[in-house]
Amino acid sequence: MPDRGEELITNRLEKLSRIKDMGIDPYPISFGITNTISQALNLLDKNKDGIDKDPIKVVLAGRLIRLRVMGKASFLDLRDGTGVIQGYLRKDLLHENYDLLKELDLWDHVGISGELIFTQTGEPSIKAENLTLLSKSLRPPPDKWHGLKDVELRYRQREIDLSSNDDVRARFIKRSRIVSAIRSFLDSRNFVEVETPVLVPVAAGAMAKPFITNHNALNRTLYMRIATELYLKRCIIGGLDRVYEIGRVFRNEGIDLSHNPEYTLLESYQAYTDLQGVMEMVESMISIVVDSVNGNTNVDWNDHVIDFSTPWAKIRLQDAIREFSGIDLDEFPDPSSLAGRMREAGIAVTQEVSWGRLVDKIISDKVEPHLIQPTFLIDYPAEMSPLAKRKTSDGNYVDRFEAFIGGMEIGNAYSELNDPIDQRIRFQSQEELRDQHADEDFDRIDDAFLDALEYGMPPTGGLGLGIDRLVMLLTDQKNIREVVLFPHLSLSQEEIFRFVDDLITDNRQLPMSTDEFTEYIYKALTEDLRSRITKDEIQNRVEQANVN
RNA sequence: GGGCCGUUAGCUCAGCUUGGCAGAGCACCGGACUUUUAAUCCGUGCGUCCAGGGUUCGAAUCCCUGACGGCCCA
Repeated sequence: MPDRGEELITNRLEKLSRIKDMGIDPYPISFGITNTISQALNLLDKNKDGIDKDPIKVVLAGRLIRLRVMGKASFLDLRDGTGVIQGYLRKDLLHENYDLLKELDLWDHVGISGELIFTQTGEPSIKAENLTLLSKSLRPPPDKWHGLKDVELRYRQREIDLSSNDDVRARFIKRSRIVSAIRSFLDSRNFVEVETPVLVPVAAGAMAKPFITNHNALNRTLYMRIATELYLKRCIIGGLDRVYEIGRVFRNEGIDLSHNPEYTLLESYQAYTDLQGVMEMVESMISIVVDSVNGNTNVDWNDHVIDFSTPWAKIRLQDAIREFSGIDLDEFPDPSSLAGRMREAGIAVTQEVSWGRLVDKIISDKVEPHLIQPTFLIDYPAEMSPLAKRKTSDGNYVDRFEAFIGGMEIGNAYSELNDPIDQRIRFQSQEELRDQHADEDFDRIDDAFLDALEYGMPPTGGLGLGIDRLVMLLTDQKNIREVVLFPHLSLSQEEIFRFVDDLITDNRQLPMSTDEFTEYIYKALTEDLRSRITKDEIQNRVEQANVN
């Protein structure tokens, strides 16, 4: 017996076949429209008062989202990427073309040619003279009023989410506008947009675990980039004085509300400037971007109003830590004393970790949550910042800021280290830290970069800016998955069952008892899959397969 | 890593406290309808109640384990 979902699809397939019998191509190659729906609505609106003006004839197309069929006159709502318009269809105008109506379903795409009119109730409409099927939809859409609510389905089948939830579609359009505004700002400052390798021999330029892959022809292990920093600096060394890249970076780490394993990072590098210059640029860029996509620089976010107008607050990191945690970093220069002081302050410190990681922990636990309004923390410890130039006043600290908004780290910038000898030392000390703290992530030595640096890099200000998080702030979202079109999720139970069922079907002719066969299937699964299904469940599916 | 919540028809959700034939709306199917707009009216059909195990005469409901997702904490 078919389930309900299959029956709904069958209904649509039967209509498809009747449509073909009528001699109609349900998936025609092309259809010429004269206007978008919003253009049509504007035309009609401008003509509102003109009583004796000529009729406006247009050809429109879109997805059928609502359908009100009556015996001899019907209404439907048509939506394209720009808006929704009502179609008014009369049998006495359409004749046999009207019969197509009963073979249509919600989410079919149709084209309508006709005259733009207001109905008796004042609804802007297109009075159809011709109705054309442009694409038959075979699967039932979600509830036309409530849309798709199930969060998991929304992420796994974003196309349904986009089509049935207007706010979701609007959010991703806004994301695109934000990225465009950033590009246009940087272009106006004479930056050159470049593209550097995603597959890299060394995953350097940040402290993160990389994804590992393999190039067959080169017979070589490659990594997915964790940052674009070192290649962009090589562009600076080569004389591209202002470069940026907006691209995906990949970090093989956990997923939470503000972390997706692949995310979009803007990195920019500008020769002959320093941290101060970058700070000015970031304030200016983000406030201009916010103003251009939002209309002003105040944004509602998570029960706060964030004011992006310049200038932003600037606080020394040590001062911020002292203010929010009561800890004075200068008094605790080594990991064990700092860890002890942190425990007093109620920060859970489990094992022996590096000093830099401890400072990072204080920031994320005690400082970050308070930084709702745009704030630069400046002057970071050198240990946490192997690519930044040391401060002339204190060599233990570097010329670096991190920008925080909405309690999240948004950006990270340095006066870039261009002393090749110091850079080599700083990379080596990262390697030493890695030896001492095996489970932590440190930066890696990139010899090609070090060689490049020895040719001479001008004084440079560099920036990394998390685009996804910026979009979260400007679209009032707390979950990064709401601003990433296709976020990563675990295998669903359905996918696991389907995989196991396929395995059973492929091997069912093997001469074994049910118990042996269950054991065989279990052993054939990867460790990853074994942890998600029990032997009982497998046996059940084996028995079911035997019955059928 | 810990805690809490959710998973029932294609979709949105009741039902679970107190175990006793599996429910509603939308969508679908049949009929009526020439200005409707979440169209309306009449009628029909639709289920692996997330999975596995247990308790029970009997489990969507109670117990245990697990998966996925959400939220909170570390």
